Amino acid sequence: MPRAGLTAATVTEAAAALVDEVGFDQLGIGLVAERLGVKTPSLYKHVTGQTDLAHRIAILAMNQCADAIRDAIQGRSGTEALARGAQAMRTFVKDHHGRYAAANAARPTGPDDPLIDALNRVVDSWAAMLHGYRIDPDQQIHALRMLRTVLHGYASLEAAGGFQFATDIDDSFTWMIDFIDHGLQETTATSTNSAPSSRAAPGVTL
Amino acid sequence: MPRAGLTAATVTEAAAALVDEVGFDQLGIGLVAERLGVKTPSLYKHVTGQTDLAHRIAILAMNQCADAIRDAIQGRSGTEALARGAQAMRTFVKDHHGRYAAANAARPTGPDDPLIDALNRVVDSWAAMLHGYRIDPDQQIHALRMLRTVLHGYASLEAAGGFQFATDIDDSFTWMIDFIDHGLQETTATSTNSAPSSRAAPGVTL
DNA sequence: CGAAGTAGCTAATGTCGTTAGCTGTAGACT
DNA sequence: AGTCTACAGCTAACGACATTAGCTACTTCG
Repeated sequence: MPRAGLTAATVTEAAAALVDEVGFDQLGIGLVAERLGVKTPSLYKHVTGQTDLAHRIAILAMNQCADAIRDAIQGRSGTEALARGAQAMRTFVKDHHGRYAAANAARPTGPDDPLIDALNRVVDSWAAMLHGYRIDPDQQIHALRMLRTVLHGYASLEAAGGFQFATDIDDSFTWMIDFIDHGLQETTATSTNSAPSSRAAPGVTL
Repeated sequence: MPRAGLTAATVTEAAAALVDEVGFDQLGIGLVAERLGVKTPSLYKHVTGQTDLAHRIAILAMNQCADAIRDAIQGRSGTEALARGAQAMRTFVKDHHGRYAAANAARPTGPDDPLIDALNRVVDSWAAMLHGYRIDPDQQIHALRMLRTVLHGYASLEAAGGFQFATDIDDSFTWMIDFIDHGLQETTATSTNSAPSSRAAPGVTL
């Protein structure tokens, strides 16, 4: 009986692919094992249990999400960065709704949980999308939270099938991003403050 | 051995209260039965199973949510309706995050599922919040979807503990609602169309 | 090539949702 | 009141699934 050559990373990848297909709530050790051609208890050599597995999926998902946004806004700024980053986030969630759900369900287990780094990478990605707008430093945290709210809200609704049978969702999404873009430019205009917009460093507190 | 006098409604209420305390993912038939002073299998006289119970919680939640918003915006319109309705929705979800999670997880089982009516009531509540703004009819659906996205996004993030240790969440929420209010008034200004803004009837397609 | 470490397996346990079948109660009908 | 029917709730049992214990055999390192 030859070995399958599994690692924690292999198992996590397979589980992430699984939940993207069947949904995060359908995650089961047995299904993952079957997909890997291995008996159920074998997985416990690589992950400590189902919660650990879900946690690893979450870390993977957040890192991939951050990568996707980073790649999408390479060198762009302002309106263009916002539009491209938002679309990147949206398509990532659409293609990987299972692992995104895992990420939403996950909570950091401690101060040095790798999940925190992954989450911070995503928050940094969102912050980068706002760089081009010269936002009053006092309002940066609010703008960032709004962006997170909108992106998360739209993504999770679409992933969960919230927008039933509607064919023009794409239009609504771009309309919404436009709406935010205009509003942010307005905000900038009113604030005559031209300080060099030091990068917001939100950390875990978002 | 006297009877407990349970009904489907009683069980649903108890289960909703339970998930608000322990979280929707911790929903268990045994816990609900214990709370009602009854043995586990007895609940199957009132609900067909765990999925049915979750489904009933979802219907209850959406109806209560719609009521809360309706009560909050009684007779108001425009900016004030938006602000009050948004706050009502937010506090409802904060106080009842378990049943709200149940509602998000639920899917209609058929065309005459009572869940659909409940969802439509909520959508109508949101639509009512936008009445005061004379929005171009072509853009009403987009504005409504944006409102839903923002409210749902914020509520679910806050319910799930997404905004870690941040004390100024209230400020961010009102800032965001203000942002949307300004943007909607802008939208109105540009559209010289003064048609009598017939009520958007989104139905299930949101 | 031998020994240590370990990946994967079989067997067994506990929890939990669910079903089957029984019993006593609450309300209806005479 | 007395009886009869409907059914709420119970006990017992089953099945699915996560998890643990302990064994076997493959792989790698010296």
